[in-house]
Amino acid sequence: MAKMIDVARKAGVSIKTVSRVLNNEPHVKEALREQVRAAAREVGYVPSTPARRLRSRRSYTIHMVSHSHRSNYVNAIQFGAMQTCQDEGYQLVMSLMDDLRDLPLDALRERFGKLIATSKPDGLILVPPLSNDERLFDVLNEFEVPVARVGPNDIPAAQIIVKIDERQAARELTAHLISLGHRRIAFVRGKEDQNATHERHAGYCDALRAAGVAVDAALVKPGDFNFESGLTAGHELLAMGARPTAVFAANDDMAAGVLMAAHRMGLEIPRDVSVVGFDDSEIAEKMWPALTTVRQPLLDLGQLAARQLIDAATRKPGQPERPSGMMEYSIIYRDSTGPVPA
Amino acid sequence: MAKMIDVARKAGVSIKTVSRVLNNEPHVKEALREQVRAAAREVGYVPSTPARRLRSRRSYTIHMVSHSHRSNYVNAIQFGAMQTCQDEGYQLVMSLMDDLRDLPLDALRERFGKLIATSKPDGLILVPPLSNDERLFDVLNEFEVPVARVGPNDIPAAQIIVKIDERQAARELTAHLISLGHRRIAFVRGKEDQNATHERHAGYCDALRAAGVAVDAALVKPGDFNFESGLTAGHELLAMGARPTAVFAANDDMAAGVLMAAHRMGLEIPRDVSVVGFDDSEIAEKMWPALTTVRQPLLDLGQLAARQLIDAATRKPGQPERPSGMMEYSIIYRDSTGPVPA
DNA sequence: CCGGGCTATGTTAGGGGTAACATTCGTACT
DNA sequence: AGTACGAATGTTACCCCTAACATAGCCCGG
Repeated sequence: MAKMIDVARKAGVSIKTVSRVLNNEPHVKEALREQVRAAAREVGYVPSTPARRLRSRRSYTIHMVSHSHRSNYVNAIQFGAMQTCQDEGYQLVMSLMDDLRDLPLDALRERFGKLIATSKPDGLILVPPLSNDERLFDVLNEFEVPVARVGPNDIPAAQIIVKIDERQAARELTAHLISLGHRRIAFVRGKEDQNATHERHAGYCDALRAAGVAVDAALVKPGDFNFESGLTAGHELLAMGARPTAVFAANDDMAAGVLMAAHRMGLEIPRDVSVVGFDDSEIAEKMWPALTTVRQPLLDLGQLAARQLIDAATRKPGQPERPSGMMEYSIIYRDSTGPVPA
Repeated sequence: MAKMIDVARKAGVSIKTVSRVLNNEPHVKEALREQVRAAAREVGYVPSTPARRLRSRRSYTIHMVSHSHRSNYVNAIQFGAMQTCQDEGYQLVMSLMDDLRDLPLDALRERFGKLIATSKPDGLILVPPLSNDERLFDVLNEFEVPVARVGPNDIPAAQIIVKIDERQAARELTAHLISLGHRRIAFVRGKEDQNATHERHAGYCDALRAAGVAVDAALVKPGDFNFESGLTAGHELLAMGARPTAVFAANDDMAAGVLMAAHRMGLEIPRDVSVVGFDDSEIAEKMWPALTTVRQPLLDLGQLAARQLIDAATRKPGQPERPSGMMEYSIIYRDSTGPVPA
């Protein structure tokens, strides 16, 4: 395995000149540069990542920390981040962190401390539900690691946040139902500790109020973003005396549950009841009927998160920070929504 | 940031003793061990990954190489691998490799060469479709990297393969349909370059033959493992004059397509036609009706792949290699299958 | 023609571990 | 008692690269 000294000898220069050329540093004449590059090619030189990591005190690594609960949402973000990392010569390392809610503060500090001290990541990508854990904010600030948070987020002055305007999207989706004539619109909430739940619910309320419809607490059911909770909420809602004519589930998995409940009760969709979800996850178009939902540009969110972190790690003191990213969403109209039944 | 020398001084021992204790090497008395561990705790010592990587010439990383097409299948394997890596103090690094089919051999060699030379992974996990690319076998052999392949696989003498007996599973699932009285059973194939397609189809044929049913080529449709191809195949099959009474799609996504086609044509499932899939992916239980399918222990496959690689990297010359893993599958009976229509 | 400020290149000292080799110590055997 | 040997501990030489500092050459003004 060729090393720098071999390249240096081959090119007849010092080892530092090789370093300068390979890292695109200034102060080397172009002719010499080319000579060094040729020598490197000739001896088949590949820089040793561990050595440069050790010396430069950077890891060329972005860590994405996720909950072990698998979701299409997180998976898509991951792929976006992978693309950017690959392009920039960074590695994307995946880490698991579970049960953080129940952990005392110093245990939390220790777990992240260990992660950060061992791996020295150049950046951390946090996805929901981790990304909106306020306690994490203080803990991570201590470690001086650039952090990118994906998803809706109340954390004050967090360094980097990439998200869409979920409240606005929920408002628009609800307005769509209203425009179809629906007035009794139910809502299935997600996990209470995730901002997404509150943002989406707030958008739902906004739209109702704007249309002069009172928010009926009986039509709002709890949920936890999983299929089963959608199934339960669906059964409850659709068995009500004055049944809602439309159901807005705070994500697609729960919407699938509502659909399942409707099918089991012999209701036809969208003839008897309309259903919408949120996320446009993989399953949305595979359901029967295909689901009207909000598409989040998840790949782009992941890409942007990684890009921002790499920027932050690379930025010279002079350069200013890029503004955080608010991305565009779109509403995908499919077959699960229709006019209100007569 | 405390280093070994600090721990050594604190404990009043040499730096090498610290190393021995921390790496669980022999030749240190228990009392001293505890003393060193206490010192390490006290000064807040965390080993520097880059340094140990440099010196030990191991990276403590496993790279999982995947196609950029997202699937629940790959995602689940990844999570399994993450768990094992986390437990063993390894990092799981995700890499993308696309369009390998079309790449000439030396370009292939160069891409992997660069990946391996820069990152020196202790192991490589390959998932379908990469895991059954025969060209990759020779290329990777040159680099002397332990490779674990997940999924069905014809590669001769590959070091590590973890999979289930897909042929046997497909046979069993088909036999289930036969036991329900079905005789006109259709099959939707997957991508032709993946072994899974051939294994699953072979199992389907086995079961039919065992029951004395001739394999009818008209009932076998091409597909590519994606939803759309299932939709197309479903439409074609269910529009046939002598319509099949059951459809076996080579994976769940295509089964979802078949279900969608059936719904659109006004057929009721399983009353008019039974449908089965393969993989028990996330969506299987969320479809209407919930899908009968083969559950692959994907988390376990991922865990085992990582475990085998770590074993291989850690193994002293004496120890023998663990046998490759053939894991247990199970058939999940849900609501998409029923007795043959009268 | 000398000193000062450039740029282009070189030299050296680690960065924090681990493997190989060296040493000391305790014990058992002759 | 002397020796041999294995276990417990220590010393040192790298692993390969980059930051910091050092030097050499050049141009320019005074």
